[in-house]
Amino acid sequence: MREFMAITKALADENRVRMLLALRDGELCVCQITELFGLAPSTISKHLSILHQAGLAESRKSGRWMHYSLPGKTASTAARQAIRWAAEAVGKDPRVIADAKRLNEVLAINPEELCKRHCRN
Amino acid sequence: MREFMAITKALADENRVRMLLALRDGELCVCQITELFGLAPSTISKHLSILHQAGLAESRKSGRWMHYSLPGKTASTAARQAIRWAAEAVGKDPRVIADAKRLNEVLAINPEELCKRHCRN
DNA sequence: TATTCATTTCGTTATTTGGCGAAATATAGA
DNA sequence: TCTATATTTCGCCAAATAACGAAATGAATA
Repeated sequence: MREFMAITKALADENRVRMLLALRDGELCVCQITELFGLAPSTISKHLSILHQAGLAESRKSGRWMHYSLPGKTASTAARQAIRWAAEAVGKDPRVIADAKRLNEVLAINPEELCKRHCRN
Repeated sequence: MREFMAITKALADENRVRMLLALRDGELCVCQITELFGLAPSTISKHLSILHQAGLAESRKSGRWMHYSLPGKTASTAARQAIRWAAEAVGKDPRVIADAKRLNEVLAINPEELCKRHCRN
């Protein structure tokens, strides 16, 4: 029950659902997600932490960068089902599609350039 | 997206998840659910309304009683998947099993007797 | 019609949650 | 070691939410 509630609470925020779907095509670092959603880095970090604690995202530290991705084999059954359900239910949502489009632009930017943008603020 | 978020928000409260699962074996009236969970009738009513608005429960009025049940063919794909997922993920949870056990006791009580209990307060 | 009563709606209160910026942490590089 | 910097943690505020009781609603019955 505890795990299930962690997952449903994690999915109960639209920004987190959008972030989860943004991870479908591969791992992203915090600054890329920050650029994509236009929220404060601390806010993004909190959201990703919630997704992570619910088992809906994996994290990988590489130097100063933290990369988040969808969980692989480590994922619990409940988490896998939740991710599949979310992708099926809102994968075609206009906002999610717009996110995917914008993500391509973000991915074209040098990550180091991105990070500087946010740290300047 | 709107429907999906309504469902995830509805599932983000443990009491509502337990109520949803309590409906698995057939419809229940508000006073039966009130007896089962020990919350105020107005609180129960609100929770059931949230489940209903998310498409996770149907309601049927019969005289003064309001019966809630899992949705039948009217259910959307997202709602059906959510209910199946919830049942699979927490169907064996100790608290849910205890609820089911207690529900049997509640079902053995005359519904009119039950309603009187709560309206006396 | 008037009353009873199951349920819902409304108003209030306490708690939780999402957001931000500042400070802390941790890692790469000078 | 010292600095720069990507991320996280912390403290705060505003908005959302769960709970209750009181009042309103609507349907059966006297």
